[in-house]
Amino acid sequence: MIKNVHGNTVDHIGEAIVAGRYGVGASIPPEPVLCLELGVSRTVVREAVKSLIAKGLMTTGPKVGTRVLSEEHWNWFDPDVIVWQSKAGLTAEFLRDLQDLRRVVEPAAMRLTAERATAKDIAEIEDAYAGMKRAVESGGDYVTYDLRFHQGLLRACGNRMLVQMSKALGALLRTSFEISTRRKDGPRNSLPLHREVLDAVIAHDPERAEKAIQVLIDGARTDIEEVLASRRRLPRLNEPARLLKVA
Amino acid sequence: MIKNVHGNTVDHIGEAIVAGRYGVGASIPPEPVLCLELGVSRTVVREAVKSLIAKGLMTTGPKVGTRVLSEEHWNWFDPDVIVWQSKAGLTAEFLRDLQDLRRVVEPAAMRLTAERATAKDIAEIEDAYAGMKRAVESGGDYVTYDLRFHQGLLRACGNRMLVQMSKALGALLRTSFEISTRRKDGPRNSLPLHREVLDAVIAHDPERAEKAIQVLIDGARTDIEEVLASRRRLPRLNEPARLLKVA
DNA sequence: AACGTATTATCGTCATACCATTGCGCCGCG
DNA sequence: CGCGGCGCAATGGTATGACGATAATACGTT
Repeated sequence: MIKNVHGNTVDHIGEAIVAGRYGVGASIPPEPVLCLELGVSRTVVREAVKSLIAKGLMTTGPKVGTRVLSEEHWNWFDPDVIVWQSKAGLTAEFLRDLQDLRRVVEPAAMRLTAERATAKDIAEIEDAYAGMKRAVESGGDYVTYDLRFHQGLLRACGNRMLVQMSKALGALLRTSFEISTRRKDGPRNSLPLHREVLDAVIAHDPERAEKAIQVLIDGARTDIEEVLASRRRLPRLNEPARLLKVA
Repeated sequence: MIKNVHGNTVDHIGEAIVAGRYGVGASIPPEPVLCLELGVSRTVVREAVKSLIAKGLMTTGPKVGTRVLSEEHWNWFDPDVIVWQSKAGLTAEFLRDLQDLRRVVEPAAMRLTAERATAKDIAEIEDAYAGMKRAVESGGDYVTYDLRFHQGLLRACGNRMLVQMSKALGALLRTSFEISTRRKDGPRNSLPLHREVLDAVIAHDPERAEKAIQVLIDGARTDIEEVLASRRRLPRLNEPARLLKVA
C-alpha cells in the first residue's frame, strides 16, 4: 500500500494544515511526537516539514516549534496545496477566489493564445474538442476532455506564469464542469460555444476569442453560484473532494 | 556571515538551477559530491533538495539521480524562484511574461479592490501615496513607496491568489519603477495618475479604477520595451538584480 | 544476437549523537 | 514585593554512519 514514505508524510501533514486542524499560528507537535504518530523516522518528518516550509505553509525555529503560517503566505499555485484544499473541502471562499481568478485569467489568456497559438497547440485542442464531441454523441467522459480543452487553450498562451495558473484552475474547472454537466443537455448545448472559442483562436482573432470564452464563463458562473447558494441542500458537491482522498 | 546552513544551500542550488548552470533534464552532482562542494553534511543537502522539489524545480530517484525539471514545472509564483530568476538576470522572456501578467492582473484586481477595499486597506495605500508625494517634493526613496502603493492596492482585492501574484509582480514592478524613475520628472508626472487610481478606489468605482490603472501600466510598458530593445547598450538594467543578491 | 540475471551507483530511510538557539523560570538584588 | 539578569532545558539544526530499495548498466548464458 505505501509507496513512498516521504510523499505520504508530506501529504498527511499538509492536509492536516490546510484542513485547519492545527489552526493558524499554532505549533504542530514536536518532531519526536510526529515520528511516533506517523511511525516514521525523524529524518522523514524533518524533510517533510522542509517541503511544507518551501510551500509557504509553516516556519520553524528552535524552541518556538513548527508553526502554521497564515493562509496569505501559502503558495496557492502549488499543485499539492490545491489538492489538499480540494480534499479538505471546497469552501465557498476557495471557489470564489478561483472564480475571480478564472474571470481574470481566461479571457486575457485567450487574447494571447489567439495571437500566439502554434499549429501544434491547435492540434492538441482540436483533439480535446473531438473527444468532447464524441462524448456527447456516443457517451464517454465529457468532463475530462472539457478540462483538457481549457487547459490546452491556457497552455497555448505561451506565458509560463499563466500556464502555471491553468494547473491551479484545474481544481475549479473540474468542479465547475461536473456541476454544469448535471444539467440536462448541458454538454450538448455548450459544445458550439467551445467550437466558437477554438475557431476564433484558429482565426487569430483576439477580440472574438475573448468574447467567446466570456460567454462560456458566464454560463458556468451562474451554475456554480446556484449550487453554492443551496450548499446545505446539495452536500453531494463534496463528492469530488472525497473521491480525491482515495487517490 | 553565514546565518543558516539550510537556507544558503537551498539558495545556492536553486540559483544554479534557475541560472541554467545544469541545463534542463540534466542531473546535478550526486549527494556526496555536493556535500564536498558546499562543505555541508548530506542531511543538509538532502533537505535542500527536498525544498527545491517542493518548488517544482527537480525530481529524484534512486540511481537516476536528481534531475532538473523543465521551466514549465517550476512554481513561478514562489518568492524564492522569483528572486533567483532576478539574480540570474532579468531575461527578456521573463520580463515579457511578467508584463503580460501585470496587464492581465492589475486592471482586474483594481475592479475587485474598488468593490471590496476596507478603510484599513485605503489607509495603508494613502500612507504609501503620502510617501511618494514626500519623495517627489523633498527627495527620498520614491521607488519603495511606489511599490508599496501598488502592492497595497493588489492586497486589498481580497483574493488570496491575486495577492500571491502581487508578490511575484514585485520583481517586475521594482524594475519597472526604476526604469521609469530615470526619466526626468517621471515621478512628478505620474503622481496625479496614482492619485486618480486611489480616488477611484475610495469612490468604489470599478470602471474608473480600471481605466486609471491602465493608463499607468501603458506608460510603464513603453518605458520597459524601450529599454529591452536597446538591451546591449544598457546592461545597467541588471543592477537591481545584483542588488538583490546582497539582501 | 537476444534475453535474463548480476552488479553497482544512487537515492531513501533509519538511528544516534551533539550543537545552537531561545523561551521560561529561578534566583538574587534593589 | 517587584524587577532584572542568568542559567536551564526544550526544540529544532547539523553531522555521521549504516543499511535498504531501486533502476540503469554490464555481463554471461542460451
